[in-house]
Amino acid sequence: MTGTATIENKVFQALADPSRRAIFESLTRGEAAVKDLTARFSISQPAVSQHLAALKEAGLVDDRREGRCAYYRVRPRGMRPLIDWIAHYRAFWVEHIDRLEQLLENLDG
Amino acid sequence: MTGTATIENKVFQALADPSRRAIFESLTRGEAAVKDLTARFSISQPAVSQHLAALKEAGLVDDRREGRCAYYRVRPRGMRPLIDWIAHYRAFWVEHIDRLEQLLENLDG
DNA sequence: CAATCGCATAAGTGACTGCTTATGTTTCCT
DNA sequence: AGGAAACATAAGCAGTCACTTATGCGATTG
Repeated sequence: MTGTATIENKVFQALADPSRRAIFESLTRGEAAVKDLTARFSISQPAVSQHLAALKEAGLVDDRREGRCAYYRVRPRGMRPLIDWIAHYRAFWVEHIDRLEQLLENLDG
Repeated sequence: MTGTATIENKVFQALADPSRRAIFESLTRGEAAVKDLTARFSISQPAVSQHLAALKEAGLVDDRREGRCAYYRVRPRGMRPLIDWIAHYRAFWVEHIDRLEQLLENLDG
């Protein structure tokens, strides 16, 4: 029951690792090259690349090649599966679901 | 960099497993005993108990003993670390952060 | 009291994960 | 062209994870 590969599952699985969340958080402060991220964290460059690959496959991140540098940036739409999952359990915050839905409607960008 | 045991980390890690999310989703439809959950899913009773223990340690679930039955229910406040984490990256939805914060304020229950 | 039920914990196992050190490829610099 | 820089991929390894079966304990039933 563990091998399901939905996009939702990939998002949750990608964000489950603290290093990956730290990298993602770092990217929210602006686009960055792999080299920069490698310098910020105390893990090897291949480890960073692997984390970025996982984030990308989850749709949370996009990359852009420029010369010999690979720049990664957050992909806001990639958060939708996570937010949709939260919003799905409206039974627990029904009074506020209208505001939440407005938020979700305008989140695309 | 993997051993951090923050509550945020536990929440993400707890929700990373599809079986655990399925159990959690099942609990959103109402309180249930371990026996009921074991009947709904095709995994053993110990597996269900272990998943519930993980959800409980993450604060996502509460339990209640009544006789020889253990009833589990969703703990809405447990979602806060997840929602707070999302809200933390306001740079990507700054225009709507006010509504989001109102939502978070009233979420406790 | 004896047997069963409901649940948690223990112990073991196969699969997966996150990390490392190579290694290869493309791009830039001199 | 030669060498270094930036990145991705490969291969290997230790730790973790989710699951199983086995067992123990308290509560219920007969």
